[in-house]
Amino acid sequence: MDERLRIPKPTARRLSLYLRELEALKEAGLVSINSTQLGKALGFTGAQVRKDFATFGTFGRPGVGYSVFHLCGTIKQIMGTDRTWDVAVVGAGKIGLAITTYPRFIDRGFKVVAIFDNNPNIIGTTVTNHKVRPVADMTRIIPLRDIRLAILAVPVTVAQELADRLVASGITGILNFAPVRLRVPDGIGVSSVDFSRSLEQLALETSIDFC
Amino acid sequence: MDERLRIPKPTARRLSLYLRELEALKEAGLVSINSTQLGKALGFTGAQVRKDFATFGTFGRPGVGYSVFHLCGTIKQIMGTDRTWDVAVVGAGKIGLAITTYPRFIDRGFKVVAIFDNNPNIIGTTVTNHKVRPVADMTRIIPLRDIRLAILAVPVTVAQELADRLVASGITGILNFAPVRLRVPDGIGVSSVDFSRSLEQLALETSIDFC
DNA sequence: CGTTGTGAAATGATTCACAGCT
DNA sequence: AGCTGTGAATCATTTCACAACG
Repeated sequence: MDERLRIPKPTARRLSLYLRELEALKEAGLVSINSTQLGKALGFTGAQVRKDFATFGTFGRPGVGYSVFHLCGTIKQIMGTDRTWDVAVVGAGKIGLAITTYPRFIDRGFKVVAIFDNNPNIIGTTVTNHKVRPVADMTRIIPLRDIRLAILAVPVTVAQELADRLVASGITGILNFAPVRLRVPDGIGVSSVDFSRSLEQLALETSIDFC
Repeated sequence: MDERLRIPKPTARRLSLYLRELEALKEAGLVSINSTQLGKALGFTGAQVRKDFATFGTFGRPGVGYSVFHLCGTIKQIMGTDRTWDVAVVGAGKIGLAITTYPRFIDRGFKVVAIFDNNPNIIGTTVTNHKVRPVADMTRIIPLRDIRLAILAVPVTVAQELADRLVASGITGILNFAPVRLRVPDGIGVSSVDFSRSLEQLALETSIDFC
């Protein structure tokens, strides 16, 4: 369908911000928006917005701006969130549970469909309609349901081992909450959330003048 | 003490990764490390590592490498985590509670010392020794305890308003979990964690070849 | 020797500025 | 008139390559 698409990393990171803003504008009934306005709402310049959009096609109407509806659709399609992704959660500790019940996933195109843990006291309990299953079941369930994305919320010590097993089961993207750099094969995506690192960035900004 | 320090943003982001790795190496008893090894462990080139360290001084010994101990100390000092930062948590929902009890903060230089919420059913309950207080108390407690960092884990609809109140109370850095861009005055740091965005990045990487 | 520290070169991203479309 | 799309210019970051050093 699309030939060969190369999106610079910074542009890729901004895409979800554009989408978030555009969905809000659509909700508010706005039909079209120009690059300057959209940029101002997100803290970018108009030129930045236009360059970003130009990487994946030509949409704007000179003198008018961009169709909010069309842009939403196109960005969702590029990000792959025009469909719903099934997600597996590994680790039913506090973070795993909080994320499993996170209410904003579903209208953004993600649906938690399975939860795994190794703690015998937790296995079998129910979280939002899903029985917590032993991690040993991962290898069976993930290919069976053709799950591609996983959320890894386990202790640092076992994170790499479980990541390996996820990849072996067919997962192509891991959202990692353990403060460790996961080694994964080429073609597998990892996106990490490290609460301590985030706080450290704040401490640094507060300590040094300009970063 | 230091004259005027300018750290490029990408370097700043890598600093906490260096620290994490170096602490592990120190723990393992390693005395010195060279830029190539350290880089390999984190996925950077040796030149990158040396340039990064060069932004804040001259440490390495040609022919030998860097003192793990010295480097840890220096990076911590620059990041401001050679002391412990008191942190306030706003929002005692699932995410707020998970983060309040997150066990890895303390040895990274952060300590949750107060929790606020507005839900009458939650106010007064106890989480890890801390009574959940009404948000109205923020304005009093934060200056009183001289708290600089806050974790904001509240619904999108009230995030901006609470951010304003945090800033007014003297907070200089906010770790934001709400999927919204917070508007804050110059000099106030914001670092955001958006679970949906993180998953979207993975979906995008899985959909497109190279980002 | 092996490894740092650093100018110089290469790459990458952002901003400028304006021709051209509606 | 107003705003897009985009080459050209600027700015930032990374990589190269090597002299200097312990």
